[in-house]
Amino acid sequence: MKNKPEPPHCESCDSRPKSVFCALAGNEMHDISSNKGSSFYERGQVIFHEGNRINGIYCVNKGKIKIYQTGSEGKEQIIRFAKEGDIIGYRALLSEGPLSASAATLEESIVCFIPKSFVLNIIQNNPNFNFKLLKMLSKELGEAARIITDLAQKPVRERLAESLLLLKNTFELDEEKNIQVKLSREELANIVGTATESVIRLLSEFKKDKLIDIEGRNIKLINIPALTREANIMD
Amino acid sequence: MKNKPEPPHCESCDSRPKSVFCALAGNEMHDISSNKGSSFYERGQVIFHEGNRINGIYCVNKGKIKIYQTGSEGKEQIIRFAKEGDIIGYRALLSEGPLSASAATLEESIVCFIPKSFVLNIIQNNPNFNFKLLKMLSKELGEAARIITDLAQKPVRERLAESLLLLKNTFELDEEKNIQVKLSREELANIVGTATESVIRLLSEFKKDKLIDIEGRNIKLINIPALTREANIMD
DNA sequence: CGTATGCTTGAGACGTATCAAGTTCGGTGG
DNA sequence: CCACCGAACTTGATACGTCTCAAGCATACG
Repeated sequence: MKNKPEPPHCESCDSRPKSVFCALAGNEMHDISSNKGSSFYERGQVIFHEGNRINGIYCVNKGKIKIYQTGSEGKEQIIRFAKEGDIIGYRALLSEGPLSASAATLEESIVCFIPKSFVLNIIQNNPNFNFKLLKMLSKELGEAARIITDLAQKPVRERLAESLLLLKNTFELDEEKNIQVKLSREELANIVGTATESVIRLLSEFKKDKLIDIEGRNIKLINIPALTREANIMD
Repeated sequence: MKNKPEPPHCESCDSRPKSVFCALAGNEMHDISSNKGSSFYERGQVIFHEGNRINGIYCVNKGKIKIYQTGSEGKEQIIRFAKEGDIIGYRALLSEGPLSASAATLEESIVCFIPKSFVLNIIQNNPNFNFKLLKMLSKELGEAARIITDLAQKPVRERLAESLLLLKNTFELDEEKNIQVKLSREELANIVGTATESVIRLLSEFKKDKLIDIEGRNIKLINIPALTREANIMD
């Protein structure tokens, strides 16, 4: 974690319009912009660690991040992802407890840190921001519930298909239908909740069935309707 | 769902001090009290159903409730519980989408309904209430993350032990250490995320090992430290 | 060029689901 | 109050999915 000489300004941040901070007033934004910190991370670096306490929230200026918990046997479970414009670490700040998850970068990233007092100040004075936060938490809670049901009831094959579609929705596809994030087989397994070997076997089955194409960590979704069927998603 | 002749008043509601509504001002509370509805439910009745839209939130005056989703094969997955003082249905209200889960009573219950406009009004005008909501959602989100990791990584045996402890924390034990909620074996299975038969087999193992005692739907936790060990809970 | 790390494949073991058949329990009506 | 019926519960046998372990292979890196 090296501090960049020039932290990005919130005023000119490309991510801001997409984030909860779009609700900020000019002076509020300026306030944050001049009081935040900013750090550069390489791929695989840990931003914060489960169990620790933090005094603020992080805002992703650039890059892709995984949020994960460590299970009792030391195995990593990826809970969700964050990308440009997303904030992370707010759960611990709001509940005033220790961090319930860790965060690490999936690629080179720039992440800003906003001290607690500024966040709380905005929460108390800007109902609009406040409401945006509530909405965001609600949305995540709904997603978490769906994940719980899937983990409890779906076989690994369906969960893997569903995870690929989740990655597509989160990180988009490029012109050639490649998922715009590079994950190791182990990381994929840690989303799906299975063993690395199972991911490998099922990925090559999907490839054989012409649902996807694989080149190293590059995954191309060539038949999304069929993949959706494979995922057994309800409506 | 029959409407009771005398809806309980918020002012004298036993549950209020325990709920998010403890943050309400006198006039706000009176406002809600005179505009809410109230219904009586017998055991097993559905309060609201996944996919529907509701225009308000429910507040549990008395009773015990399960919140559950239906998986793609029609199997029920219990996500969480609600009891006296808890509110339910707020996720859908805040995210302005359809309900992501259903709610049904586990015993005779009285549930109040507060129309959307009143809730939103308080959210916008009472920062204290607002912050309480944020805290509540954050707490739930943390719990959901833990459940996700457990479902993905722990064997059924550990999950069942953990679920029993969760029920203890949610509904308390009576003087004889009985869990204060009566669930069918199938409902237990739908918390743990397993088959009914597996729950039955494991419960009798726990009984044989003197961790619990069972009499029908009554479960007595006689050795909580050992049960905690069985659950393989980290710290 | 060698070494470490991630990836792949196969064989086997294990946990859990499923199916089938009883048994008990709880409620209803005679 | 008892007999009956259906639902919930229990137990056993079996099948299947997935994990684990082990070994070989590809790839990246110093």
